[in-house]
Amino acid sequence: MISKAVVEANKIANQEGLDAVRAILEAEAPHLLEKREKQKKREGLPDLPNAEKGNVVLRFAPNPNGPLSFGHARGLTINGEYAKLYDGKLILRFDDTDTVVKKPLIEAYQQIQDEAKWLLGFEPHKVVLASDRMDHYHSYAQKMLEDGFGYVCQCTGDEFKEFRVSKTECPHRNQTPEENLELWNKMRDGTFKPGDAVVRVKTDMSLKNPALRDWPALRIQDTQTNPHPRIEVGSTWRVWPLLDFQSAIEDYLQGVTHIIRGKDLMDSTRKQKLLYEHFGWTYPETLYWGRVKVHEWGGFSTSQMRKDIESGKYDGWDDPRLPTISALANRGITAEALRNFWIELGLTQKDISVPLATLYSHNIKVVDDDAPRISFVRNSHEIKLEGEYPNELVIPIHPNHDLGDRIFKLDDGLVCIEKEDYEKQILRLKDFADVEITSDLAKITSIEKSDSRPIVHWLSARNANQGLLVLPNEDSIQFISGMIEDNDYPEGTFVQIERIGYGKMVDSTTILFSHK
RNA sequence: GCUCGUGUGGUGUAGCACGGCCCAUCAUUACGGGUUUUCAUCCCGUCGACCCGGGUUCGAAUCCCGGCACGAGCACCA
Repeated sequence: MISKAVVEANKIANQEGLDAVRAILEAEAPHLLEKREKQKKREGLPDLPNAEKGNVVLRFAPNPNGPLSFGHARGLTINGEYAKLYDGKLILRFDDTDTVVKKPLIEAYQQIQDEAKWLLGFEPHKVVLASDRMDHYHSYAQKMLEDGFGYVCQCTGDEFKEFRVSKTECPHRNQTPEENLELWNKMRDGTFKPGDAVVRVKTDMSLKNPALRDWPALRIQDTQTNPHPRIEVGSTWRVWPLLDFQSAIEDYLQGVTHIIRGKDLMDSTRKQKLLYEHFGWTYPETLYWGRVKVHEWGGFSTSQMRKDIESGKYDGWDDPRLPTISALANRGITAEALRNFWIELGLTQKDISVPLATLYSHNIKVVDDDAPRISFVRNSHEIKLEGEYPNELVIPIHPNHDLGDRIFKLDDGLVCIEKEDYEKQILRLKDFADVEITSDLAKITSIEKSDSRPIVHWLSARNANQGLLVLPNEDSIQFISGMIEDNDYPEGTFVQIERIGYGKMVDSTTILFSHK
């Protein structure tokens, strides 16, 4: 019955188009058309769930143990973009609560703020330093002990691990609030040393997910030998919150409405939700992204980069071989390209691996219209012109946009071309003349383009200087010498190197190669 | 081991909550062509995918079940 009707409907659709079917339906059963139109192609980022325009608070929370890296740019871009989309607020929060394993780098606080502004195109609406907020974390920890949903645990890590695996409660779990408060004071006054005790959140030791069982919220750090690098904090505190606790409390205090983070933090969400239940708070909406690898890059960790910079393997955080924001910016990748790149990847929870070519193509779109053309002759070979030709040439700086002219002086008749082109012998010097080369003489056979011989870039010797093209590779940096066109581009100008690619002027004779 | 998550062309991504104009979108890469006095830009075209196996249904990328693969968490790191 149904199949018959469907077959018939499909037949009508095929013969007369879908509108015919729609018309029939409208006449006979209009309610069937109520069904929502299928979602069409989506532009940009998906809608934020439960988001009210003007009432959205987001945060980006890096550890300032180094400047921002490529991956951080995702967090900044996505959170920042949503803040813009919803007229919301973006908080930049420094999660600087580890003074031992991931010690903050004092310069990073300012650098990260500068980089954030550069990337976002606006300044975060608020900056919060976790290390300034210690009294809040302590008072909530104390409340947790007073209200009996936290306890001071004196198990060693290994001991507790056994309890966690066997789903049994540890002996400290049933201490009274008074006992816990007493132990808490011993943590704070220095009676206990690092490792002697931690504060745990009481969840349930029989929870299916082992990661959630009575998770640790605060621990002791020896801030005498490892003071916090901010002098105003220094050795003031012994008891420091762990990320899950600190972040949970701070999100509550700041009124964060949406958390967008990596999916490696999914269990953090679950832990924090349990804590929020204890406090009677409502947890923010949470979204996740998956892991991103870049084909061309291996694994870089902030701490490893830091070591390699200190040992001299890299010149600094902006060494062009490094996957940091400053290195990318240094190589001429624009903030807009970086943002577009991350927005295109969107918010999927898939673990992906992307080629840098994708980022470069975004960059070209942003940059090509304004990139002056410049000639760089690798493996330069000098030849002498023979025949009739003008004294100088006026060539536009950009072929499609008016960026002014460059002038090639030809009075001495000496020009440089690449060795590789020299060997082709029959050439057209771009914007100039057809030549035939025998030994080191280039005979001009025509000023007008006369055939389809190869067109090559070249320089008049009078307008050329000894130059360097710097090519960062994975591990090394390659220096290609050659002749570079006379120019007065300021340092940092992004140029298109004719027939070679794009790069950035380091000084008037050095170009840092960016990408093809 | 336990727990959680993810599988759409070479690489990303849309579509999946509510099955049907989906023989599957867009971008990128590669290749080919056009414009261009750059191997650039721009334009056009071609190749190319629903993890596997069952099930439900007239109809499954979309729903259900079972595999498989990959990733992450189980830190006194963030």
